[in-house]
Amino acid sequence: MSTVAPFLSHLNPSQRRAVEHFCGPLLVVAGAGSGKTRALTYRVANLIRYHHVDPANILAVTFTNKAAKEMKERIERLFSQQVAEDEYGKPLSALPEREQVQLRSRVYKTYVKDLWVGTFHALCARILRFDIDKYKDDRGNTWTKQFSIFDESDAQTLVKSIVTGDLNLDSKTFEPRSVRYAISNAKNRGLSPEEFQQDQPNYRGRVIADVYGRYITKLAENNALDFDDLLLIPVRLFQQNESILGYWHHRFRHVLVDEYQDTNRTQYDLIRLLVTNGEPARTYGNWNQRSAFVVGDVDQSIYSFRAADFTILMEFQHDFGDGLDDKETQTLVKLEENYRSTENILQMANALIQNNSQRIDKVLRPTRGTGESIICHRADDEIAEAQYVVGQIRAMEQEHPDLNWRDFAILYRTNAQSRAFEEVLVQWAVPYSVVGGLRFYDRKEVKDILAYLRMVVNPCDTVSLLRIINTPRRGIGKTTIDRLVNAAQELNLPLWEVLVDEGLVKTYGGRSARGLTTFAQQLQQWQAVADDLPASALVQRVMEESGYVQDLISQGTDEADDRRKNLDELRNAALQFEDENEDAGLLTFLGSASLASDADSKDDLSNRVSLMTLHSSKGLEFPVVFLVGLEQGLFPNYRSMDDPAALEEERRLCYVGITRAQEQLFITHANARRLWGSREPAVPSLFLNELPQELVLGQLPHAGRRQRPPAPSRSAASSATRSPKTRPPARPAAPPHNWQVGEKVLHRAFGVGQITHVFGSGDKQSIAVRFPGSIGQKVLDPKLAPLDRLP
DNA sequence: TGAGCGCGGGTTTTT
DNA sequence: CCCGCGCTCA
Repeated sequence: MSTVAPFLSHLNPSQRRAVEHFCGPLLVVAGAGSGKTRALTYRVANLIRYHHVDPANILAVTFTNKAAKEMKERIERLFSQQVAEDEYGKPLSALPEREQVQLRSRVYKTYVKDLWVGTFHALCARILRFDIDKYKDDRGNTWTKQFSIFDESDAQTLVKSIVTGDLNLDSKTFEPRSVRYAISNAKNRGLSPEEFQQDQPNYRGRVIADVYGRYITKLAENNALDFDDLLLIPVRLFQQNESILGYWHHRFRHVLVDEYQDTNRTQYDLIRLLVTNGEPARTYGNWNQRSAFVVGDVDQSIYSFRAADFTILMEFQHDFGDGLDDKETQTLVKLEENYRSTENILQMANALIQNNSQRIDKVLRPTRGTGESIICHRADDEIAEAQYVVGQIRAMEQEHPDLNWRDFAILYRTNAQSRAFEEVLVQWAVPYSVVGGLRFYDRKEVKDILAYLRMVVNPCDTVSLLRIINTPRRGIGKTTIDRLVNAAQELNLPLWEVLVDEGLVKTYGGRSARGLTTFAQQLQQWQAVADDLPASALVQRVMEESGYVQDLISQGTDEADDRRKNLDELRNAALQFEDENEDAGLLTFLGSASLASDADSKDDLSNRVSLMTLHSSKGLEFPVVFLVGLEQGLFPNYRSMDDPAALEEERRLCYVGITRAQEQLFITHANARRLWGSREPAVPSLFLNELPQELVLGQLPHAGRRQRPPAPSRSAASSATRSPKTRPPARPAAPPHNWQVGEKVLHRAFGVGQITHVFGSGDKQSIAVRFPGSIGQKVLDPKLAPLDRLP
């Protein structure tokens, strides 16, 4: 037991350094396909097995629920093999079936069950189920453990009710989506409504600040949290309550974070608080029996739109680490050997990413053969592109007996692009599955039933109540609902309290009073039994007793039939959840439903071609990858083209796509593309110019280098009035300047800002500048950005 | 109170 | 081109 665990022998020296790391901070810079998941998994196993760390003292943060599940499974497998060898002297597979099952279940209980592995959101939700009742925000709002988690559409519904209902404003000028986005941004920057308002010079900004304040109050009235709160509230709670922080700090002695390049400030704050018990990171020295182990790759940072900030990773060495340079440091390991892709694919990836200025110096070193050339294909339009891709897939599948449908992936920039591919795949009867798009839990019928369940757990959840009060129809119309809502407002009660008060219902309910009372009684019955029934049983009862299923049956359409099947799926999901989780109450089931993504529910077992966005493809690999739609304005997306930092993110996205491929990579683009019905000419992506021709079979296009994309134009009129835009005259070469942190600069678009970071040097230099208000931090290339120095 | 129709807007990526 | 919302009419 105290010998080095044999599984360490499968590792290369760098991986081994990472895996054997015990106490203190460590940054693992892990290139694509370098075995970082393996390093994480093995390290957890090594901590438990070799260093005798209690699994309950380990916290591992993953980027998706699926990754969390996989990590737990891998750890279980690893231990099962070990234990089989230790106790029986033979591999697990050599044991009788029954003993295998017993052994695995024992391993699960001993080593895996008490580990905390999950996404930031899932872990925070779990912490809050313990401690949220001890939290009070600065306006005195409180929540209970039964809180609902509002997804993006719930949050927008709330925003909309504030804009159109409370403030009586036009929901077109104040689109719920963009208002919600602004609020989310403010939250992610840690601004209260008051602080946010100070930054807002104009009417619109002040209105948004007003909505923001009301939004917080309404969330609290609903006993609900949005995705941002899930992260923010633990941070604030830890800051205001030493003993709670102390508990979790003590509990999680070993903190591991995957995809560290995609953490945002709040997530960083959370990690720092947990690791240092609130002390500053730089001076923290008490690493006895404690570690912070983060893994990431700046080149794969693709979530800045969600406030992710890869400078957090770049600062790790100064922050937690010893800050020494790469040769001497003890707090940095680089994994550069790539085990996934052929050399040609890696060379292509390396060549592309070298065009970025903000990086940690790193290459992908091949360990496999040269492989096939990359194939570049130009199609006439998006239909021809799809036909080409599907044709290739069919041909390859026929020719190579070892290639299955599941070995192919089609990766695109935007979800909308899937359509053409789906049509052609259907035409040729090729099985496929689209990852992303509409989540299972976002289907109307599923959301409806979940709303019932949320009301059972958390009766203050008025957003859910309003969703189901007349679904299925029970004769409760808009006027009635308005009267009830007004009554609730005047009495300063949750809507639910009005509904269960028979006197009030008689006063305000009018002709619908009867329906209302029955509805309220039904909910109360479920509430009474909720604690004694498993989630699946409650799903079943609600589906039937609410009349929802009956309503679908009486509709008798194919669509209603589909919906009914989806509800059966929902019950199955609850059953499966009960199987997989110890504490599978209704509360935790609802939590997992709110935080599930579409990718989580996909089974890898089915043999299908995968279609997904580049974002969804992160962390996956496929023998054959089709990277499609490489056109200016589409990829890189037109919204990124004016901002050098955003363009670099698009390039990283392309890099992620390329590095998904193991054996063969296809890159396609079209001459023209249908956009909302009209056919628009397309220009090849500038990324195509950055790829080395010698690796490519077929001619890389040369156009596009200096062209702006055709801006997506809604009408002929707008495209006619669009001035033939020429590029701004090249700026005269500015004298080289040694930028300093703290310097003030004037940007033509963003105004005055202050430099917060300087990256790289000489030609490859870039700077991070913080601008006031909603602009926030921008990373700029001083050679390109319209910048002037200010004294 | 509910059904049907017409208009207008949307496509960047997601926990 | 497709979907959702809001308006109008029965």
